[in-house]
Amino acid sequence: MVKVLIVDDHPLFAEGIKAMFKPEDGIEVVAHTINGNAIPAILDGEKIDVILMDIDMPALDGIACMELLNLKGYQTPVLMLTMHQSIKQIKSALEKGAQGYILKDASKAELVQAITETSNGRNYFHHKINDQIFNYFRNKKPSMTGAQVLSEREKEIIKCVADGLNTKAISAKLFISEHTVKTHRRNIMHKLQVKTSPELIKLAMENGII
Amino acid sequence: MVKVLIVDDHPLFAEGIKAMFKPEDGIEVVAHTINGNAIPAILDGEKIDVILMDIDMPALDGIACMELLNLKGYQTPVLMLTMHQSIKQIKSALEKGAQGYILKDASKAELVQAITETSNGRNYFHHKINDQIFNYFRNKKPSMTGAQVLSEREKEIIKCVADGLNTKAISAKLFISEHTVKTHRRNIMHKLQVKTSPELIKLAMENGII
DNA sequence: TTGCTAATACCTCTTTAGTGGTATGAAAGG
DNA sequence: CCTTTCATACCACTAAAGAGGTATTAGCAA
Repeated sequence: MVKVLIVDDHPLFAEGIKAMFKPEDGIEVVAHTINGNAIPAILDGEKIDVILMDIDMPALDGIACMELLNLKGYQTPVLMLTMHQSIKQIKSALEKGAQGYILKDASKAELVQAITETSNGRNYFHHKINDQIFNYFRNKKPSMTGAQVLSEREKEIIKCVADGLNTKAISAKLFISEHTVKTHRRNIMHKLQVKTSPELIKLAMENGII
Repeated sequence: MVKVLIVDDHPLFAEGIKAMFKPEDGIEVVAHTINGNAIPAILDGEKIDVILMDIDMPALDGIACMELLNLKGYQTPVLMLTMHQSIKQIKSALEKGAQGYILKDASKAELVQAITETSNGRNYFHHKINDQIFNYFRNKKPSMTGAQVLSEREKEIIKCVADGLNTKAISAKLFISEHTVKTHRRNIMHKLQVKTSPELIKLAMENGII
C-alpha cells in the first residue's frame, strides 16, 4: 500500500482525492496539510511514500515546498499536481527534483499510475506535459527562465506598469529618475525577450511575478 | 438522498467529489459530464436534485450552461463551483439564476451544507463570496462588470495585444484597417476604464478574458 | 585586485499609443 | 420603424514608449 501525503490548499480537493482511492488501487492517503511548513513534521512522524503536491498555493507554493524539502534533506518522491501546463512551473519543478508532474484534469487511472510510478522511484510525466517540454526545447524561448534573473527592483517596476502607471508616475512613486525607470523597463523587456509592455504583463502574470 | 449531477471538466475532481460522499451525508452523485450540452439529456433521463457546476470550463463554461438550462426551461437548482472569487463570475451566476455559489477551497462540510440548502430551494453563498458581494456593492467599481459588455471582436483584439502585437500587426492579422484596431482599442480601454494597455492586460487576465 | 551586476542617470531619435473627433453599413431588438 | 450595438474607417494631434547609445556608483564574489 503506497502511503500518500497530500499538500493542497483546497480541502475539498484533498478530501475528494482521499475518498477516491479504493483498497484495490494500492494507494492510501495517510495525511493532508495545507501548510508546506508542516511537511517535515509529517514526514518525521510517519512513513510517507509519495508526496502529492499542489503547485498553486497561496503562501508557500509547491516549488518553495520542494526547496524546503531539499534543504532539509528529505528524499521522499514528490508528484506535482497543477491546473496549468506552465513551462515555468514544469521547469522549476524539474529543477527542484520533482519525480513527476500531473495535471488536475487527469483521470483517476492516470493519477493512480502516476503515484505508483513515482513511489517506485521512476519519473512520471503526464502526456500533455511531455508536449509542453517538447515545445519548450524546440522553441528554446527563454520565456520565464528570465524571471529568475529579474532583480527585485525590476519586479517592482513591472508591478507598477501592470497597475497602469507610466514611466513618469513610476519614477515619482519610487523616487527615482524617469531615465532610470526607462532603463529598467528596457532591461526587463530585453531579459524577458518581449517587445511590448502588454506582452510583458501577460508573461509576468502567467509566471507569478505579479 | 439528494441526487447530484456534476458538471466539471476535471475528471479527477469529479471522481473525487463523488467518492467523498458517504451514505450518511444524504448526498449521492448520480451523474457526471464534462460537456454542458449533455446536461439536458441527463436531466431528462433521471431525477436530479442539484447540479454542481464548475464555472471554469474550456468550451461551454458554467455561465453558458446556465443560459442553456434557462433557455430550455429547466428548473433544477444549480450550485456554482469555482476556484476564483471573481465578482464578474459571481454576478453572472446570480443573473443567470444560480441557487448557490461555493469555492473550491471550501471544506467537505460546507459543500454538504451547500448542496443540502440548494436542494431544498434555498440559496447558499460561501462566506467568502458574501464578502466579495459586499465589497462590490460598496466600491461599485465597474472593474470587470465591463467584461460582459465586451464584444467578441474586442476580446480578440485584447488577446492580440497580450501577445505583443501592435496596432499595425493586429490590423494585418485580422485583415482590418489600423484605424479600426485603434477604435477597438480605444473602446476597450474606455469600457474597462483603464488608461494603459499593460493595465488592460492585467485586468483581462485577472478576469479570465485571456 | 579584478570582474560582474544592480541601480542609478543622461542624451537623441523614431515609432507607437492614446485622445479628440466623425461616419457608415449591417445586424439585432424593441 | 426606429434605436442600439458592432465593426468598420478616417483625420489630426499629443504623449509615451521603445531603441540606440554612454556612464557612475556601490556591492559582491572569484
